[in-house]
Amino acid sequence: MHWADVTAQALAHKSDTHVVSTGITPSGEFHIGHLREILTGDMIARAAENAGLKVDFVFIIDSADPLRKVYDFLGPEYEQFVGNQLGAIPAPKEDGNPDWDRFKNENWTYANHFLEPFLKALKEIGVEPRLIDNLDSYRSGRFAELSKIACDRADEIRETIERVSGRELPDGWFPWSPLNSRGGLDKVRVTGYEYPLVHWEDEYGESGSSDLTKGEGKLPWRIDWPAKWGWVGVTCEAFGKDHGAAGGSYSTGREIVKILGHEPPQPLVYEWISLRGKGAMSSSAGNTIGPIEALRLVPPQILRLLIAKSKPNKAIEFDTGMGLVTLADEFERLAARNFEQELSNEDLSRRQKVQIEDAAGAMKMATVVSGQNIEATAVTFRHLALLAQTKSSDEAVWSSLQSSGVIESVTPQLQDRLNRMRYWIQSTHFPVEMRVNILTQPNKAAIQGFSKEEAAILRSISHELSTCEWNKREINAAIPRSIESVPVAHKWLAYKVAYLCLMGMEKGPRLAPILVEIGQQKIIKLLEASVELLEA
RNA sequence: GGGCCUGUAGCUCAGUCAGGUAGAGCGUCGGACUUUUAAUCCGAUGGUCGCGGGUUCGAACCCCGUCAGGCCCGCCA
Repeated sequence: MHWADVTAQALAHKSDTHVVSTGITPSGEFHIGHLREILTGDMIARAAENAGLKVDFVFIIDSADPLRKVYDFLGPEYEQFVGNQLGAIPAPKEDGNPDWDRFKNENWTYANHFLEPFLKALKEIGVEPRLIDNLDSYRSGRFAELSKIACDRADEIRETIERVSGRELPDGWFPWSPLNSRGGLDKVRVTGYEYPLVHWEDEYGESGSSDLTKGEGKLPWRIDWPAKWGWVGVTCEAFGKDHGAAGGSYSTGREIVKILGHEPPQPLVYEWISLRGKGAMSSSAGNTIGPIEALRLVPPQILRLLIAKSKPNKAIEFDTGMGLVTLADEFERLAARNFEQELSNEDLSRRQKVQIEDAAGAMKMATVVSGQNIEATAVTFRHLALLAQTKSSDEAVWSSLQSSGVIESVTPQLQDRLNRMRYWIQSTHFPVEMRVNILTQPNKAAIQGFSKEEAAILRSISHELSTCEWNKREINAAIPRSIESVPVAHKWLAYKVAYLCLMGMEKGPRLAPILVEIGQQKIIKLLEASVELLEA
């Protein structure tokens, strides 16, 4: 059974209506790691619906969280906003400094700025959760009731956090962080509490009262999370392994939520996604790839497959090079399979059956629209990468595929894939192994090791190509013709020699169309130089 | 120090919850194919299940210990 179905089954045992929640702080550029948060939730929600449950899938935007520091991508003017809430400060402009105009005129905030492109990417991936803005929720009093309980029972909450996390909270700690005189959540001390007011004093010498029904402050994270479970009614949430550790925020949250009068949600801990060869993703280290960037390279189904096929507790290495080719080709293979037919085979061992079911489950989760059928395009990534590199026009790519009988007509899906492929090829992510590369210097090592026959073939190829008309058909005929005068068993050898001398490898893509693009002169020059090496 | 996760074929991982002859894909190698889609098809190759004990008729799986990697216990989502 697919992991999402396992969780859905656990939910089904509890109730037939559920709220599956996800949450992210919009503190900077979203990256593909955040996609796991959302997609894990989405897949659980989808599986639960498939199991006949009624599901509300929500995405809580943690816009009430403060700006932690002036990140590298921010200008120095952001110093004044450190500690202020992300949904209450202006978005950065190109130069990294605050865009006051948009903030004043449209209330365009820091949180909006980073959230918007992510939501756009989500839509393309087929994820459309109900959005809950956390700052708005505070301001409109959604947290009021539970904040009151937290403040009334501050001692119990304090005891819980200290006992479960094993860390000591400072004197004067209070389960409500009021906004100070400058709108920040730090540099402020709670001096008293009479519902609904929390009295405070800040380091600027000001004092005041924070009304917790109006969002003039927020609950600290370890209480904020369980309070959200409470008022939203969350019954299931997937979260990163950082929250999941003993003493982490889930283990305190599950006790605190009971103090607040609710039950903890069904947890599911997931591992991080890292970029291959670059370690864990971190915005400040600059080693991120955003969901938007990733979508330019691969179709959404393949991105979904990446998450769907890995169990949540497995770390994923996202590889924008050869790994992407492997992943895309795996997708095509899976799309071409008929799982129902495979499962109808009675002789399957339990193990084989599980494997087929998991593959089928992963593909079900990979579709952008739930329940939609994925059709194999019959064109592998490798093949398309090759065509896209050798044909400058899309028309030429399609006619090649049509004449070889791979496709009948050009579907929007194929056009879409070709567009992404062209983007990938001109990006820095495209792997060198895939790049069509004609040698500029003769392949000395290979040529010196040539047998008598191979040497003869090389001479012959050089002759044939310099005299043939420079088009695909003639070149195609010229290469096998080059062995006619040489007594060898297989014409395969002609190709081997050609590939070694022109591309430096034993096998390769169809030569003719590439050679046409490169031009006769250059090729002849290379071959003549190679022949000279033979004489030496 | 305390805790969680991970360790199975060259690579990526299933299989561990319900113990019953070690699995898949990729890769590699061989064969087929008289224009090569780095294609396709067929076949083969491949593992002391991190290590050591214990329980059991039987352990990748349960228990104890141990090694290695990652993470958390710092308001940090």
